[in-house]
Amino acid sequence: MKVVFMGTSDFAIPSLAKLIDSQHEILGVVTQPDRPQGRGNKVLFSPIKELAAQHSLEIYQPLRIRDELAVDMLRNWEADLIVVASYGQILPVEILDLPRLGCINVHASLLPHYRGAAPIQRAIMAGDKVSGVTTMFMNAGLDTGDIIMQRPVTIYEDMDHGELERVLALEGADLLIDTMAVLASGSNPRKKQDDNRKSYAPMLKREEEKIDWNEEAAAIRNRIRALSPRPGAYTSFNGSRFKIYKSRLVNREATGLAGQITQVTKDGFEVQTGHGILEILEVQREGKKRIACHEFLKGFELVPGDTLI
RNA sequence: CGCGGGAUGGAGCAGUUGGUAGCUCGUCGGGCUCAUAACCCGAAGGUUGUCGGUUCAAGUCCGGCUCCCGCAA
Repeated sequence: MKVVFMGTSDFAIPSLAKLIDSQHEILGVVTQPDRPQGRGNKVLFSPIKELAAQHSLEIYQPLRIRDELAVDMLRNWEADLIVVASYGQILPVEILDLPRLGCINVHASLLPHYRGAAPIQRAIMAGDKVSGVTTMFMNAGLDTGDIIMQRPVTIYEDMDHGELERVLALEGADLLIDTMAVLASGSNPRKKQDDNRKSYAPMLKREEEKIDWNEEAAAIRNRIRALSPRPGAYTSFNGSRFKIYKSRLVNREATGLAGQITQVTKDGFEVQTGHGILEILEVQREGKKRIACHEFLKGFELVPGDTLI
């Protein structure tokens, strides 16, 4: 098939990579424009642009995909199919209607659960045990299209966002190739989403990155997992910011103020939460590198009674 | 040039008003112990990121460069 690939972030990488290795012809790759970002506001390319460039694929980076110019560009490619994976812009119906076989999307959840921008983080934050990937025909709504194929993925207790994203991205890539094979064969399986079971996964807000020690230990741990390795859940001590990347539930009762350090252990230190104790295992201070807690404690004195806010 | 922090023995850090480096851990050797991630004794290990400048003297002051990181977008 002749396809156009639209994607931006890391999640889309395995999908594009598999597509490149496949028999399908990639007419072009659409990704978000290069923007100044990060420290020093340097202009960085999206991961997808990097990969596309390595394979000398035609790259298109419209500021607004809704603009006539962008729609014309896509029309001229005359793709059989448009594949979208974490692209970052809403496609107008004019584009959705262009390809002969439609526009399909690889989404990192078992739809209709977690429609929206942050399905992976939301699933971990909720403490879910199962996630998955879905391919669907896109329509005008937000992740409301008919489902083509789905595949569940187990969320293990110790997985953080980065690890789950990696697994889902790989599964998503496989599912994409399988889906395309089915579509290429001429069949057109589609199942309507059950709107009664829908849920949404909005982007994470800044304030959600701050740890509230009054929450219960398991919830805090899930937040830490959902935000690791980026951007990282944080707390503060003596006015400076500490990011926490890894923690462990401690099976012990204790009473104390939420946020108070109850004891320093071999692997890190334990903190009292609203309910239960959480052992902190990996941290990062402002200006410093991310390190295991036992390393951190060699050069930073922390004693029981100290309080994180 | 968006704001800011950092680069010191293997690791994490300290280093005062400039006078040739210290702590915790680890490593090695020895001791104690039924035993140990515990304890005791001892040892090795650093041209203080890099280049240049000021000075009798710089980890410590000044400037360039490289790399790492927090914030903001």
